[in-house]
Amino acid sequence: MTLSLATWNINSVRLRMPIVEKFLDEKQPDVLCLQETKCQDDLFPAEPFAQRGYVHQAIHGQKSYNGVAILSRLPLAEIDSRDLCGVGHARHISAVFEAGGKVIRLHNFYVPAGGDEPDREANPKFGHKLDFVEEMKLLHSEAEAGRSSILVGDLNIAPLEHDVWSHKQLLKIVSHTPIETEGLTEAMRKGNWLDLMRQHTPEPTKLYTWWSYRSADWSAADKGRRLDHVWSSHDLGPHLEAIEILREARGWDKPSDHVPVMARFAF
DNA sequence: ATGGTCGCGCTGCGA
Repeated sequence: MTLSLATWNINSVRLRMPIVEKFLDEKQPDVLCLQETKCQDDLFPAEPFAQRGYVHQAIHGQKSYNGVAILSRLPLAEIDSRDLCGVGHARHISAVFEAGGKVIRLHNFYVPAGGDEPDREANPKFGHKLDFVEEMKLLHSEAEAGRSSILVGDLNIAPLEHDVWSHKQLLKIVSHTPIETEGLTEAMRKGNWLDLMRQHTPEPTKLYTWWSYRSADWSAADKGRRLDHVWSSHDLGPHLEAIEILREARGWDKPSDHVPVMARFAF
């Protein structure tokens, strides 16, 4: 049996429904995790997902900003959202499902972008980002006995040299500063998480999941960053069959600035 | 080259 799972920062789920439907019809993931849904739960477009078989829905939204959701063809249990940093932002949701004889805890995160200035004194949004990552260090992939874990989402940090178009030019740019990349690496190490995208495609191959809107020709310039991630507990590593970054989605009509990342497991 | 483009929801804020 197989499991396919996708993560996508959608930058407004309501505006993006035409391309979300196109993606689901073409790729048919079992589970889809969305970030930046930017809508309250009572305005979430639940029906088009349900019509495609995604009848199990865990949504945690807020007006205008943030918002995360898990849309699933597999039953979801123990749905839970955490308020990291205690500021009331909708940036996390988790649920438990079964696949391949395993019970899997799935975490879906939207880490704060952190503003422009990489200085926590001058820029409180950067401090919030660092504090958020600090809390993520407490999340262990083996936190629940007998259960596997998957952590996905827009983590807004490109941790490795080849996760950005120019390591040197981005060292002082928020998303690739040493304090952020070391923080994310430490969260991965402390929680004993596997970076499945890099297990499948090691460095020095460049991997990007985001290209700025502020670029005339995003594809030719190709100044991307790997901000979206798929992590798992170590027991799932041998079951990973493929990772696919759907680069073409950046060129679809009215695109998000992020593209879907898919992971396929075989059991 | 230090700009540029989005989305929300109606004014600037966040990305």
